[in-house]
Amino acid sequence: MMQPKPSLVEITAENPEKKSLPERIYAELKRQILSGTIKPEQHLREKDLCEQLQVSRTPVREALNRLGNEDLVVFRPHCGYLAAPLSSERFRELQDLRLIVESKVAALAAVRATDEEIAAMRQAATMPEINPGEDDSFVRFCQANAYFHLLLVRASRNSMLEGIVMSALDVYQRPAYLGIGRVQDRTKPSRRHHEIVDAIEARDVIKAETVMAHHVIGGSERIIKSLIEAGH
Amino acid sequence: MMQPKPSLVEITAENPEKKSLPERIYAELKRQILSGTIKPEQHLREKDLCEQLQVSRTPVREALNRLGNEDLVVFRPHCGYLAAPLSSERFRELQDLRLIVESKVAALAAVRATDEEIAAMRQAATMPEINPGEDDSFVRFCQANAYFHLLLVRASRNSMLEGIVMSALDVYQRPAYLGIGRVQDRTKPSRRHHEIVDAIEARDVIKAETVMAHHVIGGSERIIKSLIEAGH
DNA sequence: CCGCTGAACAATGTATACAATCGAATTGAC
DNA sequence: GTCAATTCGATTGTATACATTGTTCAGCGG
Repeated sequence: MMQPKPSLVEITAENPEKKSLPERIYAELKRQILSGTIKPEQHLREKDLCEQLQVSRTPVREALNRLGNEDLVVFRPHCGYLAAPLSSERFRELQDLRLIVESKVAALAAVRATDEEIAAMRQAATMPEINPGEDDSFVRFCQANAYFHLLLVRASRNSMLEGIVMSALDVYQRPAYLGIGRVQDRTKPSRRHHEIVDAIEARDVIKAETVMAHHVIGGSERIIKSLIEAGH
Repeated sequence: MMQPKPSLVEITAENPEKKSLPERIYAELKRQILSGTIKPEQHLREKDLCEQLQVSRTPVREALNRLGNEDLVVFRPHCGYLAAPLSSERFRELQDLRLIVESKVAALAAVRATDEEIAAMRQAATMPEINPGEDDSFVRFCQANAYFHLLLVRASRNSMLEGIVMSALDVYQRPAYLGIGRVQDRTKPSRRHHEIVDAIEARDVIKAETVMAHHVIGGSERIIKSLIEAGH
């Protein structure tokens, strides 16, 4: 029925054949919502989803339930489901959360990461190219970014933190997938990532925390501004 | 179907009649799991729950789904559900999380709380008596504690943080409800609470954060020790 | 006596039928 | 012409029947 709460980077990575029906539907709908295939505030009808996915309502409802628990769909009794709206207010809350959690996660990682984990982070720190206008390159950029943050939070050895961080990152990247507030240049995130790995490698707890805080704040203001300009 | 994620203190507070069927079942099962009526690792059969609650499997499954998303029940395909086990390892993760989030929540509250909110916190800061051996008095103590932390996180003006903090507090208090690692004396938590309110009232961000960090660490070590002694 | 295999059983997974409720549209009155 | 009320339709809420799968226990063979 359920169990792990895969983030977008994990959904696209794993082969979808083995999991249960509600699992796959959940993953598919999550992918479509976060990537923009299903647009914010788009009305979702159970029957439509059933026909589209060729299953009955039961597993669809189960998937929608799980998405509702993560606030990726909004539910109103007898009125159906809405894909989660984009709101600058909610995004501000998200920025608070990421700033609080991820900076401390970096600090924990500086204490707990093994040499192997640090090496893996180093390898994942460099972001791929972005070709403005080519959507695929941006998707790859977002996936690489999510993967770096995934490695980092796993090095903090705390599955609860992992769930919170990756779920927040999913929602964080949604505006970008919709073309709102995209970064233009891969070099700045790459540089921050390497600085973070430097600090962790040096076991410098304070620096890891500080640099991560700057990294999180970095992109957020631009995205919030773009969200407000776009009328959210 | 779903929507808010009520913590234990909210479940016992609200009158249960108005909500939808799955909502009430969810709340009831959550209450039973957290309060120990349903014991850790107890096997839950859908059919039993249906007969016990006099409803069909559909709303029961929906409730179990939501509980699974919060890791209050564990699910194995075709094998049924288990009430979440007590694990000292998981409790350690919980302590990490609470330490990270709640200390920063206190800092945010010191910036954002209104005078009315501070007054309400002051009133809620004093904990009720504990009579060892009388379970009711301890339940009231836990509820009062949860209520104080609820007021605090609401003053931080961030619904995502509220969800995380209250959910963590629910799980945090579960060992206590089962009689594991209970505090013996109300005065120490009361004193910490008042110190936190003092710091917030003085808008002293650093002190609020520091005192809250000590408050969170305070009880945790004793509980973890007790958990290990009890074989979890 | 221990271990393996297979079949029966029990529990969950899925689909569908029926009930309840909300919303929208149409019709009527003012 | 506009507003309100009632009725009809569509969509979700719940229940139940059927399919699938995992488990367990009995019987057989080593």
